[in-house]
Amino acid sequence: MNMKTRTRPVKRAEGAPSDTRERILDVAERLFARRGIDAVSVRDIIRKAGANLGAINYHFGTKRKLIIAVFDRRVSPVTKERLSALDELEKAAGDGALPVEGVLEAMFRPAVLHAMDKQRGGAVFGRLMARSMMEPNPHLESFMRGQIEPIIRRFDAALMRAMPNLTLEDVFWRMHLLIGGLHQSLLMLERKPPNGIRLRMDAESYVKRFVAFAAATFRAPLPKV
Amino acid sequence: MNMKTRTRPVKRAEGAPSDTRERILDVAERLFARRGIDAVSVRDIIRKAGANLGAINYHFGTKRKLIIAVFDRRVSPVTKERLSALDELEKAAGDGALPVEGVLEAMFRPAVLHAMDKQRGGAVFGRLMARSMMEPNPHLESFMRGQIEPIIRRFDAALMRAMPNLTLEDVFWRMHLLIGGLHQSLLMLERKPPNGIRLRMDAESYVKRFVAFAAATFRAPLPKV
DNA sequence: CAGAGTTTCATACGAGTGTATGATTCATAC
DNA sequence: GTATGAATCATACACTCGTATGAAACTCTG
Repeated sequence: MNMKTRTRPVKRAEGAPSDTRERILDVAERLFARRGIDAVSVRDIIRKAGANLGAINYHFGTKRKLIIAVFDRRVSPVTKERLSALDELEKAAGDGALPVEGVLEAMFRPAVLHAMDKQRGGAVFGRLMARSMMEPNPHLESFMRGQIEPIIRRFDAALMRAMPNLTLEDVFWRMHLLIGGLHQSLLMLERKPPNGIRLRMDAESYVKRFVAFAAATFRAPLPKV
Repeated sequence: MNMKTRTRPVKRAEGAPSDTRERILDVAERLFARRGIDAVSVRDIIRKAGANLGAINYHFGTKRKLIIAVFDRRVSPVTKERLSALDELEKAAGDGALPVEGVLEAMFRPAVLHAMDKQRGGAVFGRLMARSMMEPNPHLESFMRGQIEPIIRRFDAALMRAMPNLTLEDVFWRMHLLIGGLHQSLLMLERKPPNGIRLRMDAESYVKRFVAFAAATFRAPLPKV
């Protein structure tokens, strides 16, 4: 019943990429992104991963835990990068002013880079992120809340410091607009656009573009509620 | 096999609101919005609607058709209102300039009003819309594409006319950012916000606020790709 | 080589799924 | 009052679902 304590001796040496566990995570991630979590059965996953049904039970215990594992692998690094980028920015600023663009870049650069990096799941991650906020799965939702809430809290504070004329409600609202916009645009990147529109660009340009957009959003004077 | 031709004689008089069919649609909508489409079984629906399993087959034929019916009931009116609002605006403008705010209002006012109108499903519609764009269900996706694409096409054209300095790519990209932001913010309206943030406001204020935000988005000079 | 521990495998179970069917009830029209 | 068609109902079918289990196959340690 307990087991699975990661005391696995050596086996597969160190950075062996093709463990069954890892293959399952990769396949599950791709399928979740494409079809949505509920529409993917554990049997779909193990079939594409060339594994056995028992492998799910053995490596993850239950489907719910597998889901969390899939998301955790991608989201946690982004969360860490965001926080450490903000840490650095605040240290550099000292008691002086905090640059809006800097804060927004700390927020959005990690997500965009991960979403456009083929090595780390690439566009799949974009879809996954976009969906994760909307997914009805209660366990996943609470996991995502746990990830995003500290982020939102710290960045809201930073943005209020950067733009002292905005209220917390202002910042909170605009922040969520931006997050929604980011997800939608990431989602769009891999769909073929209509007409003859060409949107493909490198990650760095995309970051610059989105941050400029985000800054404009924050500087825009909106009617009071 | 064919039947179901809406030649039902009189019965239930005219505007009888409590037809089984309508009750099923209402319940299905609420459950879809709360738990997601795949997580809701037809048995869940008929149980809450106080109907029989056969009613689904009789009124809708299949679950897929029921899903489309649920979405169609809410989305089609919004689509129509958007197009007619733009029609009017263009007629009023004649050969003159097209006001950016006007176009954006034609785009977003119908959605916001429906999403904040308790009579028409209220917040449920907001969640439904937000999810519908992300839902993996292929049939629903193609239905939604059919609804949104003519809209996007016409509004892109109108916005290019309103802002001649923007390219089609510019307009297309910003439009999608706004749609994502709208959905995310509608989704947010019914979650309890953290801290002590109060976001509740009347629909009209929300429209004004969002349109102002959208206009700022379109006026913002972004780095070229 | 022997042995222990990790990992895979085939298979089973019960519950829940969408859909189909044929009988039954009901309201209306003649 | 009876015939007609719409609407509701109980029930059945063939699958698929997540999870569990116990035996087999591995891989390394000593």
